[in-house]
Amino acid sequence: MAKENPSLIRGEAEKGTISKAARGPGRRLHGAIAHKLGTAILSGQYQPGDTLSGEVAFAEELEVSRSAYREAVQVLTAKGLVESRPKAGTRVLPRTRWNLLDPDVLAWAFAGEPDIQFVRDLFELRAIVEPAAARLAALRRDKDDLKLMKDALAAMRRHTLATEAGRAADRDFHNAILNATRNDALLTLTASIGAAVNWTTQFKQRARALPRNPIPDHVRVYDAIAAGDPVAAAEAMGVLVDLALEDTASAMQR
Amino acid sequence: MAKENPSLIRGEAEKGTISKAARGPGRRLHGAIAHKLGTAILSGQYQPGDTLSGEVAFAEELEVSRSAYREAVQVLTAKGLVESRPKAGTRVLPRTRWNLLDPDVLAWAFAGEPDIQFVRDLFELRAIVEPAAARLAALRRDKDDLKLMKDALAAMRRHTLATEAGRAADRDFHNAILNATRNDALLTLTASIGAAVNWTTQFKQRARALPRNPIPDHVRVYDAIAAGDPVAAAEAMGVLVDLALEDTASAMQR
DNA sequence: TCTCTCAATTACTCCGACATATTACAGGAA
DNA sequence: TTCCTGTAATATGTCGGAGTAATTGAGAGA
Repeated sequence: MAKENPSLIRGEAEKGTISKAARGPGRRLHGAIAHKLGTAILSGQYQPGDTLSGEVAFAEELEVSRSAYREAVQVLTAKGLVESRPKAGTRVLPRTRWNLLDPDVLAWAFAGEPDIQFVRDLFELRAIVEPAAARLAALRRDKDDLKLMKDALAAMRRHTLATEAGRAADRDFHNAILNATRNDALLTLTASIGAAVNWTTQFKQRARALPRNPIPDHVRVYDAIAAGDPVAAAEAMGVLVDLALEDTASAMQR
Repeated sequence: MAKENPSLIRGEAEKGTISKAARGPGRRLHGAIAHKLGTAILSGQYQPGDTLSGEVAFAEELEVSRSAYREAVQVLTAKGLVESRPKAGTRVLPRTRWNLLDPDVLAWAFAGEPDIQFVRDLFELRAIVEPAAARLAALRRDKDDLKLMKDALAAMRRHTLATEAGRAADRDFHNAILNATRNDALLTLTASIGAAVNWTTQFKQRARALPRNPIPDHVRVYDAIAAGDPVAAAEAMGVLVDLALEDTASAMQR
């Protein structure tokens, strides 16, 4: 019967196509297609087990060549979202196969209204990893690491978290801690999570002005790391993450 | 007919090509290319900042079409290994941009002789995450979860870790714990790490027969989770990971 | 010395054809 | 009927070429 997906075709007239003007300059076409399909899958528009229309049909629907469509599908395949087999078509894989920690997948997940349960999962993971990272940083940091943290902290004070510069300083602070752990795996993991968590900043600010001054909490973390006290560093970071979760959760519930 | 590769690479002449017989059935050609390039990058054969030869040149070198080569590059791009820009070519990105926790990237990293430091990083991350997972599992498990763990444990007893069935049971046991945490992010993360860690099993067995009976340690974890004791569960799992690290480290040092 | 323009190089996109693998169905044997 | 086997249909996979767009680097001009 319906050989075409209604939500893609019928909704708005031109919504299904990818206008060449819509994608910013520098963004490749297949990247835009992958983004479109990725967000569609992450938002549940296509559900696990669903099989996409054939390559030719879908490429015509989007008004792009088969090559561009295929390259986009390869990206999704690389991230574990779909699987393509001859004669069977390309199907959406079960959620357990998705690389949920891939930066792009996270970005797609937060492109629309993110699943609250998933946000809670991410914060839970962050609450596990970041205190441990602070603990390792307290043991392994050198003077350069401390200087980077101190500078970031000062920048956070100057600008507040309400400004982009302030949020950048916040990211710098956390990145400095991660660098001090000397652990690449930890670095890539928390970089992804941190970026995703920063997407939720928009929800916080949408809800209300930031209620609390985050500087003292950050200073406590810095002091513990500078003192080389792993237990205190982990604890202080735990407080930081818990408060962030609290803020975000209350902001999303409205 | 077509000019043979004149002087591009020292070493074997045909080494650069991907023989159609070499790749197993069911494996696509672009997948094989991605694997080849991925392992080459992970092994340091191409280093960050290096720029690959142009599409046409490289595709001819490998004796594949540009389509297949391009789709392979899209996969690598999706995993953050390379970046392609017109006129500039495709360059290998700095290591900090790589998605080191991607299952494929991990597999490529362990295809050759893995970097010892990276293995230590992974075990460190595992030592952080798995005890926390056990703690959550102790709080949230239900009867079905416990049954799965018990069955896996029994299977581990029947077959030993020397057999493939035994190792599968080991994975089932850990997966059952992860499922009990009800946290998808945690699940995908530790699934990746666990798989990578299992690659190191070959190193252990290459070194010597398994010296220690791992069953009692697993039983302790199970008992704590079954009793709903989060602290004991985390501690028992910590012991398990530490011992695994010890074994692997001593095996890799030879 | 600096800025601006232009051209060359490279990836990007499109097209049309053929090859291959896998599924599904039909037919035959137990 | 039930199960197995062979065959055909179909969608993905692979191929080669042509044309477009964009970035960079060099050269001209101020």
